[in-house]
Amino acid sequence: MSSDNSETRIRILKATIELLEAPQSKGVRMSDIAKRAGISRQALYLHFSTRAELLIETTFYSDEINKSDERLIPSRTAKTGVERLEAYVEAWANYIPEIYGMGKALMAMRDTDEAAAKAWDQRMWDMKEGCEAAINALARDKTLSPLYPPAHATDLLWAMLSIRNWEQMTIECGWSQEKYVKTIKSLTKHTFVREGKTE
Amino acid sequence: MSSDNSETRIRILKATIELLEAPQSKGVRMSDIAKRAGISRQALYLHFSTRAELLIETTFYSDEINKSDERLIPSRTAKTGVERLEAYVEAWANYIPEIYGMGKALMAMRDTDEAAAKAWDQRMWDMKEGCEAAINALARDKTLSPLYPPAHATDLLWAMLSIRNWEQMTIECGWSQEKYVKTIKSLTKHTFVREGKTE
DNA sequence: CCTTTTGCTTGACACTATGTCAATTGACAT
DNA sequence: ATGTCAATTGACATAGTGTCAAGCAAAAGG
Repeated sequence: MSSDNSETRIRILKATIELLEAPQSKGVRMSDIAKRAGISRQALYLHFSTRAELLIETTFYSDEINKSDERLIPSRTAKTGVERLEAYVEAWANYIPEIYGMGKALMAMRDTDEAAAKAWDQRMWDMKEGCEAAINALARDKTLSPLYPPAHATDLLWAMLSIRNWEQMTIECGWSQEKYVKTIKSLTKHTFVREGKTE
Repeated sequence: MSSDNSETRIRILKATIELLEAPQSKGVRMSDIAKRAGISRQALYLHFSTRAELLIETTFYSDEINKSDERLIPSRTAKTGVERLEAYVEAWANYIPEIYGMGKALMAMRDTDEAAAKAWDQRMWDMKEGCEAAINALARDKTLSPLYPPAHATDLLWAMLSIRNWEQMTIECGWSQEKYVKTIKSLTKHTFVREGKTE
């Protein structure tokens, strides 16, 4: 399965990432990936049984390369709830650009491929747990805004941090990544941290 | 063009809306639409040259039925900036469920169909003008939060009101439409209206 | 009443992309 | 030499969009 680390398999995964990360990446086809990996289209199926599986495995491989778990350490070790929220938002915000291409490809398959949809949902669900932990840390410190109960705040934070919002602000509105990070940090702080407790 | 109001054309448009609005609507095909309209698949092409064109025309037809312009009157006639923002957010929030199906179908074609993407972008751009007007009304009244310059606030409001956020909160998080409206109204007010000027 | 036009039907086909299969090749190991 | 493994090639199935030509039936118009 995903423990098969043959030469070619890695080459395919790398080729997939490169194509998905290309800015103009519209509908990456199996034949495109094969060409880039330097093998025949059919040979892809010797390693991945469907396009969806290939994309899913690619997300795992990308996590491995990016050491994505390490990014969350500052958030988990934060002392106060406010620090935790800030660290989490920053870590996630800077992670998005690296998984955006794959996310888009997987989301585009939602309608046609159940497995792809599930795989992506799973990741987003994991991310939501991070949101929940940050909100709970605020609640524990009694610094959570009284406007929203924790579960509600979690949903809202999750939505604010969605990849699609990142896409809209950076790609459609032309914001720089810095501007995005700065704004989303400010917005989440002002929305979820009780007034007067911001610092 | 869109002024051809033949019997069959209308039947096709209605069939398309019905299929797109169905909750389980996964990838509506030309043959599905034809069947529902009671004509042959090929006959669709006598009225609409491509699937993208059909979907685009369907959005126009849907606007006509929903009298979507009228929805914005309360927002345009609001006296204060705060009222205008509130009226606009409410009008748009309640409009989303009616165009969600078509939006999803058009967005799914982004990668493969340039025309579909453009048509949808145009609508979203129009909607952004409403955001801009609301923010400008706040700025004029000096009730805009000093945290964001107007252009910046416009982008942010636009993102907050995006259909994808609505989708995430209602469909994925299970919020009721009421809860969504209430929350988004509260969020936008607290974000964009200068503190102390909320009422 | 006959002819033309209009709107639709039917069947066939091109194209693109995914996925499958069988036969084959070339390298490397025993 | 023989077998095994990874990949190749060409052919084919399937799904969906879009095109084309031939035909048909009913309305329109002389």
